[in-house]
Amino acid sequence: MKGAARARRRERLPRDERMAEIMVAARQVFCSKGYEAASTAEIAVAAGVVEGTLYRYFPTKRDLLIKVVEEFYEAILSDYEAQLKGVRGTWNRLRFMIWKHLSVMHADPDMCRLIVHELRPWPEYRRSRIFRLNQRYTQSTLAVIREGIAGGEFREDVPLRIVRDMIFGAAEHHTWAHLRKEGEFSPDAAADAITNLIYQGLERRGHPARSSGVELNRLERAVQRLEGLATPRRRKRRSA
Amino acid sequence: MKGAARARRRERLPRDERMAEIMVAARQVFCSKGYEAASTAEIAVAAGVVEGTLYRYFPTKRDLLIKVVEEFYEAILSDYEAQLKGVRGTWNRLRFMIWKHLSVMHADPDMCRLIVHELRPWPEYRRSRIFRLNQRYTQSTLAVIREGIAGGEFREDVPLRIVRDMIFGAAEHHTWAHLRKEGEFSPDAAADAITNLIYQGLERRGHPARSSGVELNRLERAVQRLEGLATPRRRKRRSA
DNA sequence: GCCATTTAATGAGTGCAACTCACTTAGTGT
DNA sequence: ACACTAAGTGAGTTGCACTCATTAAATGGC
Repeated sequence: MKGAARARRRERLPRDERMAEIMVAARQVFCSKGYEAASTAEIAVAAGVVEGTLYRYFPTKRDLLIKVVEEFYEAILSDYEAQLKGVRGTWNRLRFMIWKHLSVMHADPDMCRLIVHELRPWPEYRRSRIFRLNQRYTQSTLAVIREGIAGGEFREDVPLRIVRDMIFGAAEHHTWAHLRKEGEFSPDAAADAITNLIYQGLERRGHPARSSGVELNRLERAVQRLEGLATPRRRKRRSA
Repeated sequence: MKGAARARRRERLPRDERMAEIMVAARQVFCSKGYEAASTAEIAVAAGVVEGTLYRYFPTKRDLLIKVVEEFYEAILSDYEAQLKGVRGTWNRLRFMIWKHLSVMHADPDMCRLIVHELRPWPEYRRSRIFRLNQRYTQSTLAVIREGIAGGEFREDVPLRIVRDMIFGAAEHHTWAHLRKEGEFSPDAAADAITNLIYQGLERRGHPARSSGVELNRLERAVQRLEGLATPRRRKRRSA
């Protein structure tokens, strides 16, 4: 009894390392085939272990996906709040958040598809860490709107929940085709359009002086011209 | 050999009738348990047939769901366009469409959940009838926006696709908890809020004179930011 | 009314994929 | 060297979507 059958490596790793290896393999397979089409057998092979081993670390295939997504999500959000602190002004802050959100979806459509189309509809979603992380995330959007209200830029009767739903709903619908690899979109252009629509939608109307006019028009055009010039590629921060 | 085992009814129906009966039963089961948890065995029992019979009418379980949803969707949309014709004015027409959409989700959360959370993420969705029905549906929303532009109520540079994504995205996010039976919402209140936000967001701004300080301020800042980004470095791409 | 033909309906399979568990053996501390 | 711990195994089991050879209810020609 030997030959090919006996060729298995059988090297043993500490719990954390093996777990990490499985998660890397699982992410790979989930991303390339989607949740349903990814079989535990395939993930096991990719991880260099046998199927039963997966179940020593993750109670179910679903839990495995959840863990993989949690890891991804935490990495995304880790520096998010810090970055937001560096942006001033309601419009800019709003725009940054929307842009950031769209950019993640643009950069990692596979993982985002897993979150949005596979994991989120599950019943256990609301009990998962991802749900809570996401709440914190959308909360900061509302905080920006509240600042806008407090500062007098926005109306006082803004329906906060609806605004949040609009921003994230718009982002989701807009990126939908891209997540399925059936289309493209520009995070920059979309962020501008969404931000402007929301901003104008919330703006306090007929204040002291009436809005707009020649001056505004001129600036709006300048913005548009510059927006076109600013290549999406370049994101370097200008040193003070 | 007889008794209970021989008690089967075995009555034969014409194709259409049997198909209809199966679809009624399937809808019932799908709605109450969700797609995954609904087993073909259970649907068969509910329809008063044996499992194999299902497969004489529907090639797969997925196809069965698709047919069930198509039937529902067509019923919903059948009189929709006619009703819309009876509403006058951009704001009213917009409001009617959003309200109608939300009302359907409110009235039939189970079916809507099947569409939004289960069926739509599937790869075959874009080839299904539902996709095309949905397109026609969202098209009519855009038509209303275009009327608004043509009539001078809305700005000319409205990003149509984004507006559509915002309306339907907002509706979807807003109804999300309700579809999962984890929350409630008011179609009327939500329709008002969304319509107003969109309407104000698209509105053509004051022709009159002076600009508001806030708006100017925002634009001035945007211009400054963009001036920084648009460095002289980049010229148009050289044609090959 | 009787048989031939058609086809609705059956139900005992098949195959595949998630998940289990009694066992094996690589590492470790003494 | 030796016992002990726990990582890893792989041959199951289970459950479900789906198949197919067979049965028999309706239909129609004579």
